[in-house]
Amino acid sequence: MKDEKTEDQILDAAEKVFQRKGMDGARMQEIANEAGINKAMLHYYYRSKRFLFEAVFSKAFSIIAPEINRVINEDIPLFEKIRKFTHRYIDFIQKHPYIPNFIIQELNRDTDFINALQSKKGFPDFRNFQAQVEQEVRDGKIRAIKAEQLFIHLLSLNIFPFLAAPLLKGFLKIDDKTYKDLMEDRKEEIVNIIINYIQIKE
Amino acid sequence: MKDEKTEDQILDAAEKVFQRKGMDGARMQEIANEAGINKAMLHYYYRSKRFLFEAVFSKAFSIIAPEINRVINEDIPLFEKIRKFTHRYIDFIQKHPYIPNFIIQELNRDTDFINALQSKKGFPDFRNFQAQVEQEVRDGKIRAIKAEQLFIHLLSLNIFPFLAAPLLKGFLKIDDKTYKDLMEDRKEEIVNIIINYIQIKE
DNA sequence: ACCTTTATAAACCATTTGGTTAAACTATTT
DNA sequence: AAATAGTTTAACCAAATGGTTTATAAAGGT
Repeated sequence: MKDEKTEDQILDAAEKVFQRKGMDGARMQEIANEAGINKAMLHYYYRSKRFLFEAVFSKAFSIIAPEINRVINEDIPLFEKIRKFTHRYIDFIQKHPYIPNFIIQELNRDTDFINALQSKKGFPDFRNFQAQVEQEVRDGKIRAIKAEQLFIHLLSLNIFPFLAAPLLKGFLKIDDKTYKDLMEDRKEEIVNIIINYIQIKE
Repeated sequence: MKDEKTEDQILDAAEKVFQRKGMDGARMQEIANEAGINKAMLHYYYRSKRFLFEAVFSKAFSIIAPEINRVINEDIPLFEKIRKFTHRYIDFIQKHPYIPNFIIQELNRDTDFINALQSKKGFPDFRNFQAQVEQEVRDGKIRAIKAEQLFIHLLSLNIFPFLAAPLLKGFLKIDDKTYKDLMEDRKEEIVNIIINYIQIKE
């Protein structure tokens, strides 16, 4: 961290501040302080708040998007894929708990942003997953379900508990430690509820 | 709307602007314009941006919290409760699509906010639901599951698709109309996946 | 050594922003 | 109708904020 180049120090600091405060709540001066660097440097390297923000956003997205994409498009059976995705995702998000909320929040704030993202490489491609689901349905390996709904189930069950962590802790009246344990249990919970749903019963 | 008192006009305008831009992104002048009213009035009636925001937030929360609470605590069998909650919630949210995101966003921005809310009347009480789940497990009506996980499943599957609507539309490459149909289908989808999960198989 | 480019910092600036004031206007009370 | 209390507006203000400028080093090339 000591020999880190200024440009990266700024990006790291901006990451923290933007994730804490969002685009509008963040202050350039606060980012400069966090980086221990003169404010003029932010403009020197990133030109404007907007550009700096986009750099941070792209980085966050480019961390999580391939993570989703990779598992989704791997060439393994659906059951296995669901288990793998869930375990990987929850492990991953425990390390970067701010990312989902950051992305969802900014995507709701600026509706056009998603269009800019879609063109970027690494944007999750759903078609592969869809084809696989349809194939396994045809092969009689799983019940007849719509790939879209299955996909939304999977993301909902995995992502929501992290988005809504403060709210859920409030509802359930539990502390951080208990909540973390609950998330750990969810790995198998989620796999079970989904597989149980798509599995053909004898 | 014409004869509406100034105070309410302001609240309505603030609602729109805060929901569009969030606490930090919203401008007092923009709210005044939206209300077609002098900016000084906002301070006259609500004293500060913070207070105005809290009025808006409380209103949103007091619309949705009882909706959740009522169904959750109704005295009906669990299966029926899950169906009722899901149908009611999705219908409700189609009418107020901005509320979940607004609440989640601000709860993540200001962690202490949840504490202030908890004391308020109408804050969803989970204990009743928990007791019911435990009872039905003991009675052998449903599989042995933790009430917390079931509760999180239920909220995740219902709320997430609205929080992440822009993202999911991007992933699935579908338009608003198709997405709305998908949400309609989800009513039964969600009921099925959950009931299928907690049901005891013969 | 000399010059050019890159980096850093301090001071500065124009605009925006939440908030205030003082005056005017409109009920309401007496 | 005079006095009082409540409501509304335009003008104003101080602080904050994103961004710029100017000066000064440091590094790299010749």
